[in-house]
Amino acid sequence: MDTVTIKDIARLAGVSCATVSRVLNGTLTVKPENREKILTLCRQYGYRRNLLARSLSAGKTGLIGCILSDLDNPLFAEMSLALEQYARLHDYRVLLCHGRVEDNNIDNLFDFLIGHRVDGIILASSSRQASALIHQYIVHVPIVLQGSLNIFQPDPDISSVCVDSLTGGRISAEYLYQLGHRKVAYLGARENNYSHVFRRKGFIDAAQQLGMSVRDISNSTNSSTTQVGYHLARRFFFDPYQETAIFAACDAIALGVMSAAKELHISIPDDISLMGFDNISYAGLPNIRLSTIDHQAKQVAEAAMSCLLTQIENSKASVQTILIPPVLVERSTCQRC
Amino acid sequence: MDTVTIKDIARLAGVSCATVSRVLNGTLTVKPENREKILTLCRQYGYRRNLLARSLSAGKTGLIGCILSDLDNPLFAEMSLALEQYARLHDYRVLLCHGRVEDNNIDNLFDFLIGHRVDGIILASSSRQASALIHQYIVHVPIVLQGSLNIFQPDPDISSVCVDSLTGGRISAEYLYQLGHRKVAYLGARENNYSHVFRRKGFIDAAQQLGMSVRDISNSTNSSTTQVGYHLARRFFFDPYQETAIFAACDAIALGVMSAAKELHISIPDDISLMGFDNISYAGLPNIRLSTIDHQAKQVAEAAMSCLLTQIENSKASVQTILIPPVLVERSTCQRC
DNA sequence: CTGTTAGCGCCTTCAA
DNA sequence: TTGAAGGCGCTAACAG
Repeated sequence: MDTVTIKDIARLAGVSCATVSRVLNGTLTVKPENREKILTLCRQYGYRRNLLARSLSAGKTGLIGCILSDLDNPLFAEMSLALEQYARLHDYRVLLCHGRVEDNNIDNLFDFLIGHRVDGIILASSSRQASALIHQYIVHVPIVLQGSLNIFQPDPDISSVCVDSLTGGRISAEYLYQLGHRKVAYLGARENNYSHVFRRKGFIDAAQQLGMSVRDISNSTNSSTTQVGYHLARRFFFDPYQETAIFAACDAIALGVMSAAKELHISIPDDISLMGFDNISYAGLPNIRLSTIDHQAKQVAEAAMSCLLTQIENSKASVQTILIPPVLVERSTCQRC
Repeated sequence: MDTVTIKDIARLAGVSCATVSRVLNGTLTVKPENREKILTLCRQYGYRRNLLARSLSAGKTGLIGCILSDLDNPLFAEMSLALEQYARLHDYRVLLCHGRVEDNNIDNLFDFLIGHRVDGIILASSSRQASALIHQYIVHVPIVLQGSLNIFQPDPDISSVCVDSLTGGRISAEYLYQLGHRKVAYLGARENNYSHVFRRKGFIDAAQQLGMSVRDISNSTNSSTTQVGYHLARRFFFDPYQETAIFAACDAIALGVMSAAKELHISIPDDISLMGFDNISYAGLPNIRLSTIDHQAKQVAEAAMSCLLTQIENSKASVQTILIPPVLVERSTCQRC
């Protein structure tokens, strides 16, 4: 492919590269006549700056690497959109990457991003391993965690932004209590996932305070898919149970619960109520109408990006831990009992 | 942030940059002793190659730009995953970008990608404007369209990969015919979208051949969301209708139809049957169970990427037009009538 | 097996 | 207002 460089344009215009560079960068000290000539030439020859060379020389790329674990989860799709839009507003571009902290090739991804000299990285994860990973790379590039750290043992070196899981759990407990539920189950927490763990803690603490009993059914796999929810729920429904409501660790899990219930002719909410967490777009679909807790994905993403950008632009900006309050979404899967 | 370069390593190891470069690139002609020393030093100092410099010097980046219009559509999420995995298998990395052909800042995106010297671009779109856009940029970088061109007036310069919409439409018509439907509606085609238009054509041609009547309800907005489907369906249901089945231009539209039907107490499939197109993950959800035509997203994505990579590696590779056969997915929204 | 040199395309002093 | 020169970090060709 033809590749016209700044040198070509300079030659064509009868000036030096420096002058071309000046008009490209909007430096005003160029004779208008030359400026026009150069601009025309650029258009005419389809010249476009080599951003690699530019970044190399400038020492910055204007690129933010965003690592998301599951683009097929609508929650992450929503987040990626918000991250991108916010970044563009501030003249950064986003490099969207699939990748989960537990992958054994996650190092490749960081190497790629750092190798490309991204100006910063957003890591969307609530895995327990996230903080170790961040420590490993934060000496090379600013990183903000979009997800939960261990809030009871805060890490003084890592900035993070997350929905407030503790509060979310409490809201859910209070809502179910108020509907008359006294025996409930928390289904699907992965021990490795701080968000799950804190949602559960918030839920259980509040429940016990209100005098509700909570049965804890955790998820020993390493993913939170509808499939997993389905299997956990089947096992739950298989034995006799007295719980009148289930709080699922996330909406995907809740969808699996619905699936299992339907198969076993258990009606939701007539036979048992169900709450999710996240408010993914699936949840609002006709015939689903899952009651849930909104993750505030857009706000979380914007806060995370904003936090990262200040770190980039002011390297001694202080470490922050931001919690965004979640919001109850009442739909049709919870009933008075 | 500390940035250790090849020069630092060279100095530390007491060799020249060339030697360091050699071990980094696996050139074997380096004294094992030096190789070890260098490798250790690299690890020790957390050295990582500057990929900008490398690409600049090499004249290639190993990057593929992928432009998708809707990452929140599960279909595109699926495609993006497949694109990425296939590319990685062949030692390329993917730059995932949101962007639709109709956006007035789509040029920015191409400029960004070309400026970063991606080795190729996949444009996922079926818009009528796509081919003009591609013509504008294909002089700078190989581009493959993942989506439909005007198949009746093939463009000799553009390679494209797409699910076979004509066949998909026909399959749908035959399926509905075989279930006894004789009056059907095609709902939601956007005139600007070749996929929609050809799905419709395949559907209508086959239907007429079978002696079915088809009512065409097109979508005059510029997006195919559940919202839009909802509104189109409300209008459809508002007046008396004799159709016993609806074929929606895509699953998202179909979901909107379900939503409207539910609201109006019209039962699907008891009162009217419904078919979608795409088989997005929503479609298989419990309580949705939409009958549809599978888009073969993974195959399409892999074929598109494969086609692009051959163009990149062999600049005189011939232009290709690949059609992937779609597959009927029977679920619960179509009934014998 | 290794060092020197030149160059990838751009930007930024420094002089003029 | 402009040009020359040097450098960003890496690779490749050519000597040795």
